[in-house]
Amino acid sequence: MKKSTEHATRNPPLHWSKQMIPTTSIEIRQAFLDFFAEIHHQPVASAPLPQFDNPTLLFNNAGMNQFVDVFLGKEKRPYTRAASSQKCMRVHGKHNDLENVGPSPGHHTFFEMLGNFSFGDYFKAEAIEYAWMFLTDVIGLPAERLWATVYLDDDDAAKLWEKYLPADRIKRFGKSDNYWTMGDTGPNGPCSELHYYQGDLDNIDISLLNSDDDTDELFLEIWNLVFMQYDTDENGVTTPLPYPSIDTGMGFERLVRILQGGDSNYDTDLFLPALARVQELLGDSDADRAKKLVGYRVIADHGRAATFMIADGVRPGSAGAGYVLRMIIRRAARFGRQIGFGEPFLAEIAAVFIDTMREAYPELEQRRDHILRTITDEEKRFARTIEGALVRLIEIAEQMHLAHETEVSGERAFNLYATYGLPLEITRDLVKRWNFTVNEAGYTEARRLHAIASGSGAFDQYKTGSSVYGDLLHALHESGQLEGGVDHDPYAGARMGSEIVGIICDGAAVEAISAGEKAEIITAATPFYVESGGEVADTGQIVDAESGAIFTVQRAHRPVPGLVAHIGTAAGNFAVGKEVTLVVENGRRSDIRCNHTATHLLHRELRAHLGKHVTQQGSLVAPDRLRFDFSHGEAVDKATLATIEADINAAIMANMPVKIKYMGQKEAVSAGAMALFGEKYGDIVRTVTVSDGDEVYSMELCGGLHVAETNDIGQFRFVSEGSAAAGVRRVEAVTGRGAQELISERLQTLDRVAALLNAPAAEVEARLESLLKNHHSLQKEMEKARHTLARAQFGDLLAQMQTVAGVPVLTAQIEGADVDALREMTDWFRDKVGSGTAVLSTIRNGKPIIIAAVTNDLIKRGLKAGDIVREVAKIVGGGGGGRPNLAQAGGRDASKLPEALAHVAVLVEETLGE
RNA sequence: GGGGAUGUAGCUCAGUUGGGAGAGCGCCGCCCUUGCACGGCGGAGGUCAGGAGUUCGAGCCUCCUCAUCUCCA
Repeated sequence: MKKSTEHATRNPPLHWSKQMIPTTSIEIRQAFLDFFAEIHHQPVASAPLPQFDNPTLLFNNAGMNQFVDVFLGKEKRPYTRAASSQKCMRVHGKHNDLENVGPSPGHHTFFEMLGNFSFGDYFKAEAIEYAWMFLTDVIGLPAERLWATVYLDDDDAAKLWEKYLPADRIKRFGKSDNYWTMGDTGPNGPCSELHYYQGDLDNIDISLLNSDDDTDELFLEIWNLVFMQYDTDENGVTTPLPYPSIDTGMGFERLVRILQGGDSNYDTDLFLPALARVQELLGDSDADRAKKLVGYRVIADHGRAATFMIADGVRPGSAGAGYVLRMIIRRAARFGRQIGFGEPFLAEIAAVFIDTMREAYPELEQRRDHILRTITDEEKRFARTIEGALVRLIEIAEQMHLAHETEVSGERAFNLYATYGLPLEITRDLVKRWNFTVNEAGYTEARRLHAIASGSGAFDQYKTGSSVYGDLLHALHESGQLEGGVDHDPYAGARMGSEIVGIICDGAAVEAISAGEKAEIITAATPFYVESGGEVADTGQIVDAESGAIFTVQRAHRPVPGLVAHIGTAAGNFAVGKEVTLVVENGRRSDIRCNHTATHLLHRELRAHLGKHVTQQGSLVAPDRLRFDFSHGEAVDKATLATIEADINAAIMANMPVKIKYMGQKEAVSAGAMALFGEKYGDIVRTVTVSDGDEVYSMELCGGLHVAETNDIGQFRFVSEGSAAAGVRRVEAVTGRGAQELISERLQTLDRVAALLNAPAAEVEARLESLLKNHHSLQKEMEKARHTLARAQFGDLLAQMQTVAGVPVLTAQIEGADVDALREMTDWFRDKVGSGTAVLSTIRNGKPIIIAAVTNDLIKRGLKAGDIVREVAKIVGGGGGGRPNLAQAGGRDASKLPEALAHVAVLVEETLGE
């Protein structure tokens, strides 16, 4: 069956009223959300793409990701029904579609997933009913083309479908098709899929349903309804969920394709504008474009993925999400190169997506400049990388040419890729000009070995995982000792009474510990701050008032969500069940407060002075200093840094109050709060506002500890500015007590220097300058004097010259000379005598140094400076070597130097005699 | 987290069994020139990424650390 001619029959005209049925992608997305809103679903905004708290998942890859804790009963939301259009990426791990993107009509790196969710509200019957209503009524798919699949023994679902579909269009499948799991662990349950048949209705081959052989995509799976019922833990134990729930997922691009009647997802208004832009930029004819189909698609898909990733705060890098982004941009650039782009072009494509999708995803427009610049920067970096690798490739080609080889070994080709970043496709393309080929089997093998070598390192790290903590938390849940997890409140105060509910020692849960043991204590409640948002954890003590035992807390951490553990050392005995008092070290905490609020002021001033492209990339808030990484392309010069510092200090002196407020996330963001990427925010967020009356100076979403008013910070001083990574600058600063110490230390140093220079502090600089100048000219003079002296000494030495075996031999020990002086003298010697040998020595730091020189004519007769020096050095307990005309040696025993020099004549006699 | 590569003057880089730290460009001064992105002469500028080790001696060998590039997990 040929696709092009089948167009009409595969997607027959819809018989519903045109006005009612959404046609553009924007309308379709909105229709989905509106439909579910009407039946009491809360429309929920898409979570950001990057996943930060899940180490096995870099990106959200399904609509339900942001609801996992809700399904598991760990998190409560004010609604029990929700609907969303979720941004997703599948390029990594279990779902890796990257190689399919381009050739395949329906695979993407980035895609949107429409979903409706029930958290213990409705179950199978409504899920099926709603899906049916949406597909047939709202978007008007012809019912006769819809098929349902259910899990083998799911009679309920099959029965429910019979309300809408004839029994022969409801099929049963096994685990791989109709049982849904998130991974080895987590919620799971049977599922039911809706398929859309787009072939000839009179001639249906049912075997193609859910089959890999369905290459013409006659059956398209469009919607998966998951009946979530179970939860599987780390040990493989499956328990029923607190309440059965619904999770559905429908690939948006595919749905749009069906409604718009295209052959592929690219034949939709989602991609066509971008593809047209590519064509326009290249000046391709339609025939050209058809020929370069794969390249066009890769560019469109990857351009879109990169746009969304960057909008959600991902930056190209060499690890994690950043690496995926870079790989995608580079893959697009590579295909672009192949179909005729020379200069960076991908930003042009990204701009099209920003324009066409900004309505649904306003973050695209907000970060437009940043997105475009990031993409272009990465393309340029890639071009530089390739250029560098090219030099290597040419070297290799030259070697191969000499060796009469014509096949680049797989190892070499892979090395070019792994080390220098030159992709195989480009290598292959480049070596064609020398008529070389690449051993691709070898390349694949080398890549396999590399992947194994890289993965093995990570494994150990992973194993030590969180099972001890997870088990403990689970046990505490079961026994009812902890309901929602440890009651963690660092904001209320520095003291709190609580009960010890768990102790971990040497990687295992124990009942008690005694004095001197290192352990982790878990209490039902704690005031200790846990490292988060760059702010380091509190230190302090856990005190047993009854026995007087003290546990010194070095750090509090959260190994698994819901559990806070205090790491430290016991002085006295502690046991599970004891009532204790937790005391945070308050002085240290107030230093941290100063630094944290100062970080917000810094962030604000950096943006004010350098531009809105400045965003936080990383942050450390410690008691003694603060460190702040931010996106900025170039070094911040000293003058700007000084102005920023001055403005921050002005803000401190203005003594603005710092207010903490909890509010809805949307409300906070619309009020202008800076939301940091990398943080997961719930619906209610904590905001920190520094405000001077009406005008908001700084507002950020932040869970950290802050001062009450800016004057508490005292003062702010930068201590360093430098680079943290490509495109990221790092500054370090001190505040309050730290700044005070720094300044007084600096002033004391200045005073000491002034005293040394015997000048007032204000004149130190001028004084030092003239001293340095003076020092410099003195050095010059010394050098000159040394030179004249050496000349004079050398003149005297010539008188001591002996003649051995008919050639002039000069040996001498010269006081006060250094190696350079000796070498210089041997040069003079060769100039002066034309033929002969000189062996000069001196003593530096109590050790003898010997330099020997031999003129070229004597080298031909077998006398080599290296040989002389080696023999002679033995006498002074050392060794040496060098070239035949000039050699150098050192030794240990200076007293033997005369003996060593005397030996020179013997050596010359031995070599040149007869 | 792991593998590979790189780190030498302001910039781009040489530096060959371990034995004189260099070139080109840029900068400063002088000469030549009506003028110069011409030419000539002279000069300044280096913790050879940092640390430890081996050695009489390390830019070069060994180990550790850091940074950059790159691939993988």
